[in-house]
Amino acid sequence: MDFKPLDASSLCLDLSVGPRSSSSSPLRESHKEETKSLIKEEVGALRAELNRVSEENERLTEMLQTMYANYRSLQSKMAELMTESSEKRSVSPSASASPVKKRKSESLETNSNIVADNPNGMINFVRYHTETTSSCDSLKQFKDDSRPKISKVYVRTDATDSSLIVKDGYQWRKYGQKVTRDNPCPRAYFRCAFAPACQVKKKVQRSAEDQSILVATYEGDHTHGQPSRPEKNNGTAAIVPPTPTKKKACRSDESPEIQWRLVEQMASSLTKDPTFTAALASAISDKMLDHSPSRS
DNA sequence: CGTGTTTGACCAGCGC
DNA sequence: GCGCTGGTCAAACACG
Repeated sequence: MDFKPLDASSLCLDLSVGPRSSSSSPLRESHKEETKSLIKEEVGALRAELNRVSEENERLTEMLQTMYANYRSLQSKMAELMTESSEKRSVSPSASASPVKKRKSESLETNSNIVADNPNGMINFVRYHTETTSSCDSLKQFKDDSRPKISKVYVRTDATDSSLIVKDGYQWRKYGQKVTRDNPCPRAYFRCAFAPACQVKKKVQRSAEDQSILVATYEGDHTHGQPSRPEKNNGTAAIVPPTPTKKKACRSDESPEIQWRLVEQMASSLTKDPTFTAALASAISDKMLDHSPSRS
């Protein structure tokens, strides 16, 4: 994304005020001069403010670019680690599948998606590792491919909505619900209903910390294609399907163009958001009023 | 009547 | 072995 700083010099203001009359009395002339100087002052203040905002804009742009650079370097490091771990696995057969007890598998979740639906219905998601207490731990996670792949999806929904429905384009059949010890909200259990042979399971539970967030945990691979695209946010939820990706937890393979496009999408979603633009406009006008000469 | 959901019962893993 | 807990089953129920 290219945050072009605003150019104050490009700002054109029509300084003409009031009706243009050819008649001019000494009194009127002095009043005119007074108004002109007032407006000049105001324009000066506005230009100064605009310059300040432009500088801030530049600073923020730089910050964003630095952040993006850091993000990219972290991504490449992660990719390196993943390659190393897969190489190690291929060397040492001892790391191969060993039956893991059912409950232990839960604490070894591999990757997750954060999904946040914004008011525009745009879906933003970030893939990350949940249980990355140490790099060793995360490496261990990738070593064991015997377990069904597990991914987590966080979906922001209406906190008052008690349904545990996560619309991800797949058909699910609910087969159980349970209240768990660590969370007062019940956990719902779903199986993929699209194909009888498909063994994918999904658990959906509200987050204990923030009940407006639904946590959907997917287990296993779909043995069929996606029957329909995920629905846009209609007030309940919108998610990205798990599309389990072995050893591809980072998206370093994506081109910078795609990365920029994502950032652009986020920015455009912000600017399209009436709440955001209204808040921005009011903040700017407040600033301007603060700097402008007192008006009665 | 068929299909999907609800919910109490049951089973198995785990820690003590 | 026992109790706790998460996961699953299946009968009952609701709905179109």
